[in-house]
Amino acid sequence: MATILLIEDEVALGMIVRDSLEVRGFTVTYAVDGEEGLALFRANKPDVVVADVMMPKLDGFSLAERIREDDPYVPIIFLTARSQPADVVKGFELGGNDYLKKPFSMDELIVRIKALLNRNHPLRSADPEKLTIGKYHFDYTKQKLALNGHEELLSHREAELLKRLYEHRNQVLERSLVLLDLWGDDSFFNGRSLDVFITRLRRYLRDDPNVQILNVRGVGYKLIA
Amino acid sequence: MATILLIEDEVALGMIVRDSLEVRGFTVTYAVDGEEGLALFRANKPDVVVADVMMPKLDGFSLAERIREDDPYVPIIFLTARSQPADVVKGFELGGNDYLKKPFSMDELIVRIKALLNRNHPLRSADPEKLTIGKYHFDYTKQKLALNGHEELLSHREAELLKRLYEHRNQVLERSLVLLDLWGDDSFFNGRSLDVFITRLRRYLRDDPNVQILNVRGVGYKLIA
DNA sequence: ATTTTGTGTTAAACAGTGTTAACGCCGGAT
DNA sequence: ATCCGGCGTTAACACTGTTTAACACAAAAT
Repeated sequence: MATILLIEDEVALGMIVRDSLEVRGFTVTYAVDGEEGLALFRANKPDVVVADVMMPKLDGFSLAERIREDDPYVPIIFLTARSQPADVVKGFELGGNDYLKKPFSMDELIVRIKALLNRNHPLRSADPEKLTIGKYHFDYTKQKLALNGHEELLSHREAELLKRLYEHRNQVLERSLVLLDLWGDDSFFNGRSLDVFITRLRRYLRDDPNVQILNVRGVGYKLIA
Repeated sequence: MATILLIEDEVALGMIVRDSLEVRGFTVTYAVDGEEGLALFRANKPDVVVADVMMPKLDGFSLAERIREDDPYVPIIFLTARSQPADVVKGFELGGNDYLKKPFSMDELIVRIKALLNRNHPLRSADPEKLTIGKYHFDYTKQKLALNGHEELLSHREAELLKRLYEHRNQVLERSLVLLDLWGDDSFFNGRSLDVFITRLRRYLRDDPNVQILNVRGVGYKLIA
């Protein structure tokens, strides 16, 4: 049938989930922490990954980032503790990811696994890369932002950032995610750089009052459009 | 909610899909071939089109071309049987937004419909989060609370808290629930933080005496509105 | 009645962010 | 080689949101 990589540091829970999945015909490989999970992922190329978020050595989100380097498509389902702030999780809902709040029922997990398995891979919907943000027209490849007749040419980094904000519009886009993605590392100074870019984007976007970039302190930014 | 135009020549399948969509709250119009579909499109201006590719009279791709003449934006989801890659590419070239291989699961169709509805095209996007609290108008995504002409911009956390109070209005919202959800853990200091936020929300809401946030000692808060 | 616990409120402290401007690097033009 | 302009970074200072502390008070427990 399908192979599933399960990563869960609570062994008791991990065993139960593994057995339940195997009873339903899945082939399961099981790891107890992120590092082992990453190794097993590379060894086995599973069809779906189910990973706890809070784990020793390598947490679920970091693990996901490493997995995405190898494979941008494999579906990842996060298991989050009840005590996980809702915001942190939201950014990961898109892009082949799903999440489940503990405690969850096995049925819920099965449903999600099946839903993700059924999806045929090229899930990228055809984007002509011409996006609409409020009254603005944003051409990502040409890096142009236009309102009425007026057209601004954005720098590459400005365009990349705006695109990511757009892809997460009306949700929180995490600082650390952008920093790792665009800058390659999440450090204090790069963080300040990001702030400067946000200021510039706000300036570009200020002519439509319905478009706003809101800050979520300690987490990231939210583009309202 | 949203209206969907479904075009599928296999009537048995069409009925099933239509019912499933209606159960989930969509308004569905149903056509059995491309010509009828085009007519219904012009008559009803649906938010999303779901069309089979292989149909008598007017196939899905040709239908899409005709629809695009009227409306360059409306999302179109193609249902393809055993599709060759060539078919898929053709569908994208025409500006269709997505495709789905038969057989598909209803969940997968729903997910895609919702994804396409969320790419808000300025005219057809409905505001999801405009709430009324007493005489106040609360826009959750924009984090704005308005009374008469006056408008306050709330912080993210204030907005999240107010939203949760609203969702439980006239019932008790438990402290520990909010603390776990927004703060990630239920400790003494975070508890005091929550108290401070309640004070602030009370201040924001004090201009309508019919709106109140009551305390239930040891349990939580209750929003009266 | 007295103590203990939970909440209301305010303000100070702190860390995160907003903004502007100056700086330095790099590639293209002179 | 030198100058120049564009771009991203760094620095500096102002400002905002959240937490923490402090004190006052109310409700429950003793």
